[in-house]
Amino acid sequence: MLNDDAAAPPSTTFQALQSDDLVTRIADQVVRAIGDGRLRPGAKVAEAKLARELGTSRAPAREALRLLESQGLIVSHPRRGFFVHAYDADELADIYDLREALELHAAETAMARITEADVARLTAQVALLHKLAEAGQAQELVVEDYAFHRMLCEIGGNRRIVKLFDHISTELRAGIAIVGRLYNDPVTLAGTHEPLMEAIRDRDAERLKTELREHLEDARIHVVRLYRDAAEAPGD
Amino acid sequence: MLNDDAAAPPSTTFQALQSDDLVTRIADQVVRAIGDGRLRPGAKVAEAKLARELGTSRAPAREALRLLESQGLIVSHPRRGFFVHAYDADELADIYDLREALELHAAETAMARITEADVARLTAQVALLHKLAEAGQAQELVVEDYAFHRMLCEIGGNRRIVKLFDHISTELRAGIAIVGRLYNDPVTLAGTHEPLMEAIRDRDAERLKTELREHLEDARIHVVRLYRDAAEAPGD
DNA sequence: AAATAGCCGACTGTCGACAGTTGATTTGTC
DNA sequence: GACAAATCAACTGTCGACAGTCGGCTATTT
Repeated sequence: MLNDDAAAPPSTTFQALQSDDLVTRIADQVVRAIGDGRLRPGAKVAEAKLARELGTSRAPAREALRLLESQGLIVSHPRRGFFVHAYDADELADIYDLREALELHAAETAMARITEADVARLTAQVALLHKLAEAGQAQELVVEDYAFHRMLCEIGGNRRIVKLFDHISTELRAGIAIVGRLYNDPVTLAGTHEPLMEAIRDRDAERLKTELREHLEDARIHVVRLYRDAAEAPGD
Repeated sequence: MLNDDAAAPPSTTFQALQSDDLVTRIADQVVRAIGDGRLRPGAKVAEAKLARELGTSRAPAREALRLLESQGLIVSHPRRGFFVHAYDADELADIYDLREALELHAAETAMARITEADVARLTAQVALLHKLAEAGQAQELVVEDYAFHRMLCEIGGNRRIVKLFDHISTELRAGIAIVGRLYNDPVTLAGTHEPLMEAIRDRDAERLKTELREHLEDARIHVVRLYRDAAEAPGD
């Protein structure tokens, strides 16, 4: 029963790449367009036009937009259509504040459950951050930075919080993508994780929370300022 | 059964509710069906069947189900369809844990911003809780209980947290609806809000957090236990 | 009778079509 | 020339249809 003919599901080692899910592919396209600035905040995304350009029918296009709406990247007005969510500085600040609440809680729980293996994984991740920072890979650095914080949430053990963290990351990343390059100094960013690791190695929940608070506060201020600047810059 | 009759948009003064949004109405129907047990956890909700029974086409039915999916009440498996999310005790515990993180954070912020008017509103709300408890209106009591906690989040001032609180409430309420009557003793439940109010009147963030933690912990344990019991009871 | 292979109904993913809206453009009036 | 009414193209909400897929049922085999 293993040898099928033509339509054989490849037991390959290859990359499956294109999920065969149309909706996901369309959503990815939109996300990318938002990320690289082809779709600016507030821009209309007409499902009809989107479908036409991608060569699909409106049904999956609409569904993809609804998916992105549930993720916060798109907003819709009934009978009016879909638009790229235009985050303002206040909203980003709110999101960071939420993230702080989540992460501090997860971190506290994590300190009571963390294993040696976990510490090793986190340490390795921070090493990766340094490597990327020195290589000047800002984009990847941001991704792996989120991955580090996600690990911390995972160790906390609350799956719902991890899911929410992913959700928030998506939004923040989208918001940040609009601004462009995030950190002028990647090396500094990577470095800010060291105090966190020290507290983690000591299983010191209070210290970790304090450091984390500061770490996130910095990030928040930085992003919000970048956002405000970006909002003022373009003439339009 | 959903479409009353021909086109006539009733200029009537009656039966408000029915937003003219088809998707919302369908979603409400499903939520109600879940709430009153017609749709049990894990049950399949076929979009085709749903549409047929409600006299609509599949498009809005599908969209309604996706909406509920984004709210967590429904889960979908590709090419397989939609199912009522069957929360297990662990998941409910996770959600409560998340709620605790949110609410404690919001409460702390709130204590630094709260006004006299806010205190008055909260006080009035607790009075309402007592009234409902004594009247034996368990259903309404639960609703207004959430409203109280929501107010607290609102005072905290982070809109994103309020939104998330709403999201979570929906899920918890759905989970609880499955279990049926929640509290054997409504009067006790109402009473548990007094210590919170005392701390709030004193603007004592630390005390409020401590009380809140206990308050939520109680609720969590209670719900999880009810859920476990419910899971064992039915022979199926 | 149990297990397997094939069949069938029902459902999902996707499509194109139609009617009612919306925002923008054009026309008409002062 | 400026403002209001009529017009128009494009889009959204909804619909029914078709093809491929899934799970359950029947029939066949051992």
